[in-house]
Amino acid sequence: MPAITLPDGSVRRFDNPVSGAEIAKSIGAGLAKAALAVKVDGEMIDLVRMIEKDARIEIVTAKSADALDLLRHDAAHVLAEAAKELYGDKVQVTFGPSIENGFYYDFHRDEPFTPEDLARLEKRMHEIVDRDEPITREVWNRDQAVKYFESIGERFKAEHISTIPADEDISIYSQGRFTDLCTGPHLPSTGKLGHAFKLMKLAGSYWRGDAKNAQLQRVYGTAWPSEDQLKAYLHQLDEAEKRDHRKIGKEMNLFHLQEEAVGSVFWHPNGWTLYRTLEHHMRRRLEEVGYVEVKTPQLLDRALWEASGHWEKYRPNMFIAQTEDEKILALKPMNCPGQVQIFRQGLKSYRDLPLRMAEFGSCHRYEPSGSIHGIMRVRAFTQDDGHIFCTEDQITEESVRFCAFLRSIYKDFGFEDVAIKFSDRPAVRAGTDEIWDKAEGSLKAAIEATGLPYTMNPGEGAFYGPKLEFVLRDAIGRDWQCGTLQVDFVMPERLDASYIGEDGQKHRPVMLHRAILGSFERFMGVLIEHYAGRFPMWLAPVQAVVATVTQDGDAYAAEVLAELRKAGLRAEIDLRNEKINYKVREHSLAKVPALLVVGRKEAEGRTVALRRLGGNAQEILALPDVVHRLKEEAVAPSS
RNA sequence: GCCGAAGUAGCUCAGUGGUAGAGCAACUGAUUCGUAAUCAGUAGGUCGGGAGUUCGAUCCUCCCCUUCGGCACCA
Repeated sequence: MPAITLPDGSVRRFDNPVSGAEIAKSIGAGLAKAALAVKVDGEMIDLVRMIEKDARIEIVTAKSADALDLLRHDAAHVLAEAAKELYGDKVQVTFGPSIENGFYYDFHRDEPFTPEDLARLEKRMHEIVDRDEPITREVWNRDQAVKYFESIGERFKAEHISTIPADEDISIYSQGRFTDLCTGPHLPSTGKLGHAFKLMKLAGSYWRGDAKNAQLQRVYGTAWPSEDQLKAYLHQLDEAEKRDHRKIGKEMNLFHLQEEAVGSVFWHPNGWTLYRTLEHHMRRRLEEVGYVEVKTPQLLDRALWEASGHWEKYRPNMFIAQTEDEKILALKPMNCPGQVQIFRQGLKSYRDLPLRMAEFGSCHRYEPSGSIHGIMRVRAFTQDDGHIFCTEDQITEESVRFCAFLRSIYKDFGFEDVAIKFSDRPAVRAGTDEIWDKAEGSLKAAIEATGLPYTMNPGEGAFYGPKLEFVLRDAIGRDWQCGTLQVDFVMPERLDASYIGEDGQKHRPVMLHRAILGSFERFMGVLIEHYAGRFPMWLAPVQAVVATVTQDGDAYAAEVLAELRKAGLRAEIDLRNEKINYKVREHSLAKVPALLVVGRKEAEGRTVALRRLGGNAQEILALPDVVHRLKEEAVAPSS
């Protein structure tokens, strides 16, 4: 005799176990029709499943936030059904979950899917939705299920059943002629999916996400409750594509990449100006919070990497240089062993701690070819690296200070929304369990002390210590992992770093590895996409262009340029024999924040017609006022 | 690294088993013009690299390189 509590707090009593569908019907015919699933004490289940005990329930409709997952998961199933109908035994199904913005399905098939297959699959999916096939659920006996899936040649499904915990039901869903192992829940029928979906692309993947396993073919799709939402999403994709840093990098002449230096960036004057501005800003901010800057060697003897543990774990990903004397050197993939060498020079006292050592460290890593992406993932990059050598007692305070500093830097670029992930010990690691207990414990205490929310990211720590990962959200809602803070008891031990304590004895310092931007290359890519190339004045490679209407203005324009440059602004002049329309268009496309138009009128009145990027209004200002205003705006943010 | 797709002028792209085309950019000339493309002319390519099939390959086949979309990896 379940008592069902509805979201408004009212309670309905039923004489017998009752299904979500029945409850919805008892509330109203409209709701019964709109119902997609039911949430029972927070867990979403199928409408037809019986609720036997007292529960707090919620009917899920297309309007519910949870409906999206349901919809997309069903879209994946409809895709699988379509694939089985079209290709029969030639294709085997595996998994097809709902993901952010859509879904995918991993198939095994000897022949590759083609773009034409994608069109055929999508067409068949629409037909399946129109058929409005009921989706039913059964619980099967485990052995029977294995036999069934083996008999129809679905060996991945059969294999999967053996990994399902013994106390879990083997639930089987059917729609039309398609029967599948799945935990559910699902919509009541395929018609409820609607037609607001689209297959997007083909890709490769691996069975169970492991590169050692069979290669699968993944079909990606997107699905939404309404056509309008689908359209809006596709539009958003277009917008994101326009921001692609590779495209903007080319358009704005910031950098280029070429075959002879795969994974290394050729910075052009504009891009390098931006880079230096960023570096200068970081250097200034680091000084404010008490860092000293160092520079460590590019090439270091193999022995040092063996001592640090990198050689054992990362040898295949390091660039090696060999010389006539047969010494083997490695291009540094990290800066920490080098910085420890600086720490080790001379005796350090507890009075020297915490020692905050920063380095814009150029590193090389032989990244897998398939992972390289624009300037975001490269083989030669510069970290805004730093290591804080401190005592165990100082870990918390230094971590809290670092988190505040990091957030303040992100704010300089308009990133206010920062998520934090806590990554603990990985399976393969250096150091004893006691050391890891201590390291994780102190990092946890530190993050708790900041009061900032964080989520756990189990097993993803560095081999020498646990870490916090800082993920920022850009202007169009995309997440980028950039900063990191790692607690390391291992490296000081391995590389024999020590200080003299108050007691006159030698002690091991703790190292906090930390980065804010991550790498300059990647962060510049993020900035380009975040700002869509329309950098704020303080970052813009060219801050202002003086453009003349006719030659009458040339002499005065030169004066304006000189004033701007005297004020420290990065300004250019455009005296070409072109129409002002042409110049406006060109400098707008080049995303120059300020365009100063001067013609006869301005020359006579010693004024400037200021046009800001993104607007089409002009403002006539006296020359000193324009210079003053732009100069103010070009000041880098400070804490 | 794995699966799939692509590579043609500086850029964006079209095209064909008979040694290539457009627009923009560049260059030359004309135009001196008031806020997102003035007009005309000229020049520009070993069609990613190598091998093969063919009388003949940019096109067909194979190998390699690079890029793109994912996967895997990311100290």
